[in-house]
Amino acid sequence: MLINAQPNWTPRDLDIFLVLAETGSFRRTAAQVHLSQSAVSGVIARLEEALTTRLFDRTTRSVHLTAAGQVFVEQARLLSVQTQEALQRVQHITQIQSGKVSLAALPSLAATVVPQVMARFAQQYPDIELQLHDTLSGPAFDLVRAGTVDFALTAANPDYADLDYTPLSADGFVLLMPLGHRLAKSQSPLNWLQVTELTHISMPLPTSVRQYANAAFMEHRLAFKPRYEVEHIATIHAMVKAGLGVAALPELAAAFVQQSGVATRRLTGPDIQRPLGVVTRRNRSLSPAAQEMVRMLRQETTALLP
Amino acid sequence: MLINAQPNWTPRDLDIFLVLAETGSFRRTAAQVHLSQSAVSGVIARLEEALTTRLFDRTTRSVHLTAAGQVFVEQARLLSVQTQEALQRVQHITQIQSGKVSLAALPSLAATVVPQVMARFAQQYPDIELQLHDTLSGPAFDLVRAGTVDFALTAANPDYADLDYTPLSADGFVLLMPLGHRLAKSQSPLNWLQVTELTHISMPLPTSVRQYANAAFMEHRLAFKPRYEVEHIATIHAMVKAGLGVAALPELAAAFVQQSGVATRRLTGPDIQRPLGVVTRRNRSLSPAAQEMVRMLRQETTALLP
DNA sequence: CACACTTACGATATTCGTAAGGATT
DNA sequence: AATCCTTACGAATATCGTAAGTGTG
Repeated sequence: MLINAQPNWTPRDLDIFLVLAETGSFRRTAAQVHLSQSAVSGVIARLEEALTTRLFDRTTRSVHLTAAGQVFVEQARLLSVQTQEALQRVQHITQIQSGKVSLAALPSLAATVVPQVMARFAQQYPDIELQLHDTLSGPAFDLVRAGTVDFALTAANPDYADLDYTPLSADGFVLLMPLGHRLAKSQSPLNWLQVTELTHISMPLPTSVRQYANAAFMEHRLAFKPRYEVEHIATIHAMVKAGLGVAALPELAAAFVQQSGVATRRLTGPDIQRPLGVVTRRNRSLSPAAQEMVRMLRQETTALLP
Repeated sequence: MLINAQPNWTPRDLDIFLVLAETGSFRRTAAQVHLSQSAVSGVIARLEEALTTRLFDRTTRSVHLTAAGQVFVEQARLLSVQTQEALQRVQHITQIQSGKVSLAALPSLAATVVPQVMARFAQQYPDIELQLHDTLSGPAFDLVRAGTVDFALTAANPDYADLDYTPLSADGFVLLMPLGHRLAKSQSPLNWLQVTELTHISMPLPTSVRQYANAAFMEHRLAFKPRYEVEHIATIHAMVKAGLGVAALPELAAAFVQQSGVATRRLTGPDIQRPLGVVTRRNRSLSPAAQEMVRMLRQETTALLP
């Protein structure tokens, strides 16, 4: 492909050349680069061979650049700088000081924990670009496959051959109620059977929130038929607060709204647990920045749970 | 001085890395760069060691760049281009396609042969910068010592320990006369004795033209006392043409004015020869461009002489 | 089980340092 | 004679290719 015959010098050789150009002495150069005099002589000889030109006029008394040598000094300086730059850029990436993290997350997470974590991440690593895709599981997997996102935050192991799943945590469900609600008087866990007759607000059928709520009702051979169906957690919160009904939500999603004007109680019997995990491309490493983001997500989601 | 530890990869290693990044296959890369598969594996392993980072995620089935690898691809491309650029620049210099030639020349030459040669040189090597210093011998040597000029064109071997002298040619003297002059009727050589009583126009005492004319008169125990003393050959020409007198000039200097309105005859007895040579710094190579300029000067000065 | 990369290992080539040689001041 | 670079040569190191090992699909 590249017909260009590349030379076989190393950046170190160029450095030695530059030192010699400055000192004008093989002996001093040798001392400076911790080599024998003859080794320096050899390095220069090989450079001159590669360029098929003398780089220095040398007698025992003096070492001076030739015209070609002067040109090569400029070039070697550029190459030396460029080499250091290359090393730095790679270091930067591995030390999470530059780069980009993009992830997909379920609506219930994208509206709650994820922004929280992203804010913390952005504060700690201000030069990392962040991207969040708010999608359901299905499209999220495609984004991972296509490499559009580094990883996806999902509720279930997709178990595809080309994707890896790493569990992060799991959260149970809570019931969100208006402050004055009759069930809001106690703090103890509720049984799902106690809430089947209430007016429910939930999310659309394809969402995991709705799927897991359905499953809980199914345990009691009941169908879950929410009165209201809205797409955003924030809307649910507002509606509950306004007294339009109650909502069965995963603990993590609820944690970010429960502080204002609503009450929550744990739901058990059955103790539905929504698993939370990270989906990545199989056999592909996450960038260090993405790894750090996953670490933060694990930390945050487990910290908020009992 | 440079505390920077430079890596020990070669431009060739970077090329192999780039090929692997493109092909995504060690096997195909090996074929393309004419190496064994294991050698390619080794090259990449060494690069990764130098960067202390994995550059590729590899299974037996796939080879993909990591985030660090993607960054390094950009850097390696820049380095590859920069390396080729360095090679080219040095080639350019050695092939006289770029660079600069600066020289010092005696007034009598700087006004005659030298511009002629410079014009020819400039036509053949349009990208070479040219500089001409019009000075007497003394200052010319200093310009050579200081490296301000590549070489000086002088009339005598300075015989300094730090300067080299290379003879180019030598030119005899001719008498320049108005066309109707009584001595202009013949073409045969004149004897210096035949011109001692004429009205002479010459150059100032420190010039080589004047020194050599003085020497010729001295051979006959006579003092050379020109009636007019001017600094420029062109002025001498104009004055001779106007009939104000005659001028004893070196053949080369005369050659560039004799075509219009004046006659010339060779001067012998004694046959004064002004040597012409190139003065350079001892133990310093001339740039290829300067060498070429010297070659042209030798060619031109010898071609014009018998 | 077929294919692709990694690792092991012996052969070759390169690089290094010591020491002798040659040139300049 | 002293100083500095080059060359010679043996030792250490690095690189390459063959071939066996390992993991993936």
